[in-house]
Amino acid sequence: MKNKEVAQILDEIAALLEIKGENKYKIAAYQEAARRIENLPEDIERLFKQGKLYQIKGIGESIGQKIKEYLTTGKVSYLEELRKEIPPEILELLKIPGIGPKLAYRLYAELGIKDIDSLEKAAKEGKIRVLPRLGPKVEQNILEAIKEYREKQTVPERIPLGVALPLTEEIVNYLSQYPFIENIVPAGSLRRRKETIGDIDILITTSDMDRVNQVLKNLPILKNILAAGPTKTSIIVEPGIQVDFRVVEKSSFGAALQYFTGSKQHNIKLRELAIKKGLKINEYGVFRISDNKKIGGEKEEDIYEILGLQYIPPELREDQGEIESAMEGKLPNLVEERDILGDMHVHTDWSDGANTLEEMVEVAYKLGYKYVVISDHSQALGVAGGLTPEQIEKQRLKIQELNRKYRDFKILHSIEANILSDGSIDLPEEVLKNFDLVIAGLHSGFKQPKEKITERLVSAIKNPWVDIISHPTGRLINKRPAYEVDLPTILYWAKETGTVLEINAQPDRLDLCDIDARIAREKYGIYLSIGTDSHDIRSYSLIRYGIAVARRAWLQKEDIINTYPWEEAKLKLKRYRNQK
DNA sequence: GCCGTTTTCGGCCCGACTGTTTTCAGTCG
Repeated sequence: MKNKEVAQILDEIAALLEIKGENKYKIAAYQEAARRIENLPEDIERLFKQGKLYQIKGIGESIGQKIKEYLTTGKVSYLEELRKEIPPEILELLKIPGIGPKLAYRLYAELGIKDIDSLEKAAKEGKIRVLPRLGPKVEQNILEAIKEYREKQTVPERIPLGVALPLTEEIVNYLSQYPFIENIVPAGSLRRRKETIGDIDILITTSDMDRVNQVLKNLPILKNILAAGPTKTSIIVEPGIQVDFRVVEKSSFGAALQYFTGSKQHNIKLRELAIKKGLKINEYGVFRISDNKKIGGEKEEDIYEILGLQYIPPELREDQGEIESAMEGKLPNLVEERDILGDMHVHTDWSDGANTLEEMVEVAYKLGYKYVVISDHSQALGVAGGLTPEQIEKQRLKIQELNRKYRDFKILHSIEANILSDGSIDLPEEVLKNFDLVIAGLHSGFKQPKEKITERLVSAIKNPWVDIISHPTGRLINKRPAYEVDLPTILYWAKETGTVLEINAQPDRLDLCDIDARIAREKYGIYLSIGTDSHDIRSYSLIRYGIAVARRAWLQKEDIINTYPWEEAKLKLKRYRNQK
């Protein structure tokens, strides 16, 4: 997939045009096209080859030509020209908060500044304050911003949802105890459950911001305060994460929540829609343009209702077709945590889990599940104490025995088998066929070339005893990119063979990711499974991250196999279908 | 540069805050 590359190129063009002081709508058009392509639920190259490039919204004659040039020659001559005009190093200046394109260009043109070091030098020497419309305050702010920028360099860019969500809940719970805080709700990308978060936004209604600020100053995990005003307070909390608190009137709570939840593109779309209806939306409410009368905004649902839309769940608000669907009343009925009847991927201390089989089973039962899939590692994964055929047979008998103890609950015997470097599975067929189901995944040879990895996965997918592929792309958020794999080929064969793909709920995996999972279901009709990959009893709670991915992927209950009772779920697995 | 159940031309989301200015441009979210 070259979607990301293409998006980056368009973004760079936009940034360079911005510095040049080009028409802002032209710039916006490049940025818009970049966002569209980045979030496109399809391979841009494939679309191009099918001649469907211009079906993508935001891509017209001019941008389309540039994409075409890039996909065929690997270059964009327009961008090369721009780079000659403006050294791309100036783009580095834009990374300093407070420096936008206009200022960056002036600094370059008038002072010859083209990187952060020379910027710092000029600021220290007082060379910036002498320029018209710039003063000492600007210099000081630039120096502080550079200092902070350099400190931040060492910390990973975006915070994984698995870190941000518990932290936010901790803060919200803590603050909820104060009676003068009437309403407190997380907003932003956290509420949309994006896999990583920039900073945490929390919305508050209160009668007394002074006391709220007082409380925030004494927050146990407070590191420092960036700003504390009457409507907005920004702080840094212990792991170095920024939290913005915004205070609004109760009558504007819904509008503010909608606005601060975003995404930006989603909001822009809504506002355009509003204008066509003679309305204006801002964070205070919905207003009639003719007489400026406020007609809604206390509740978030107001905004969608007034625009004649179905209520759009936060996870869908990415301008990926949800507004159009809401208009037609065709939004999906998104899967919920309570729809899940069993965890599809669980380890025990038979391999590298921390808890015993009995403990893992008992907790799954107490959580109200109807079944649990015990899927320890198999022999090739020596470091994880992978099971040999003999151990597997023992475990099978143990599970058989354990199953007699439980009513209305089933322990399913599975394995997370390894796909070896030649694409074979590390257990013989006579062992594989005895499981209730088999999960297989790649745990080695990540550095192999794309063709090889794709081949291995396809070979596993074609294996009649492999029912589910675990963490199909192998990425670890902020740690390791996905291995090189041709996803469309994988999806094609999964569809052909009826193989299920996992949404692994470990917060550093979330694999398949939202975009890929949506493609898998929408374009290929593949079933997904959600498993926590638990290695201890506490990790069962991670299921909510898998649900978050599924919801962002527009998935409904029917799309996920472990929302079905086992007797129905199994009919969707390859081995049972083939037996029919 | 893109787009069209008010348009093939004339629009393109909205507001807060800051620093520099006497009315606003630039930046940010």
